[in-house]
Amino acid sequence: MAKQTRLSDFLPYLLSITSNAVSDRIADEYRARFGLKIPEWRVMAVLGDAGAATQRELAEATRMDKVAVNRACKVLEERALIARRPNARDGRSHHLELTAAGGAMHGAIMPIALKMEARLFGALSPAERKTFTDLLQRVRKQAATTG
Amino acid sequence: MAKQTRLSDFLPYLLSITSNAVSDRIADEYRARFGLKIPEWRVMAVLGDAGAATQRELAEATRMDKVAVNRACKVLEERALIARRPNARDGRSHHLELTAAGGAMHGAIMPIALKMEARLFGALSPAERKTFTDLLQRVRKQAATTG
DNA sequence: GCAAATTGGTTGCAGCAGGAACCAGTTTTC
DNA sequence: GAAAACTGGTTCCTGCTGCAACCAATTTGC
Repeated sequence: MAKQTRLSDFLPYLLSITSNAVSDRIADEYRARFGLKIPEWRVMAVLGDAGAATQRELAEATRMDKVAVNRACKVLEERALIARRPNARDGRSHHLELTAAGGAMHGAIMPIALKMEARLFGALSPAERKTFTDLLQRVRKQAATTG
Repeated sequence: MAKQTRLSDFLPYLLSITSNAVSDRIADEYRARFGLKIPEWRVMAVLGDAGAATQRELAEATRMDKVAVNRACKVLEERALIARRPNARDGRSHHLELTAAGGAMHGAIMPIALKMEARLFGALSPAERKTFTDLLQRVRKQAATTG
């Protein structure tokens, strides 16, 4: 068998450029429609789905750096899309949650996010999408544990 | 059917964090072993596989910004891993190619790159890897054309 | 064959991400 | 219950990325 040496045949490379292409599309859309960056959107998605959370919990749920979470929250708070409430259990942190305006925006975003996902992965059948998800998860797990 | 609203169920999100996990691993490895960053490695991979090329061609082959290519080439040239030769056909650009040292490093890198790929995607059977590649290519194409 | 448009390459600049240091509040240890 | 270790959050700083402006060489249009 011929040795595989072309850059375009390398899976990590293909994975990277595909992910970038998809992310760029989505970032454009969120910015144009809501003025949100990806980190901000992620925070809103989690708060909209799971309710109040601390920054620590948000960092875990979004797999973002705590600095990125902090910055996203600051922006969202300034836009009055989320609000901080004191955390009775721990004076260092706050509970963050969507405001009414934030909830409304979340409601407007989700259908668009789903539609965009459907469009970007429209080349795949439902079964293929499931396969794709499964493969990605396994690769991610492997990359996370392979030290 | 239940509406899918959890961040972790979004394919673009899963794609992004998987790609980042893989890229981070690889970046660590290349830096530790060869002092190369990903853009530099990509340039070397292309030159090692396809021979001499201009920066313009490298940008196309690696799908990187021309600025990124320029910087990578500058670093590689300073390390004497690649060399510039005048382009008789076009006075603006040069032909870039691996030096002897660059070729030697390329020879050392490729087996490691393949081994790392095998390790990172070791959770997938050969057939699944083929499927994965196919799905990624289709998604990339869709993302590139969906305006 | 000259002006205008284009292209390869370079530099400058701004935005974003992540690490390290740091502060304040909390938990652990003795 | 005080000292030490730890943790959530914030700020600071550095490095990477990508766009925009720019220069020089080339191609196009007349």
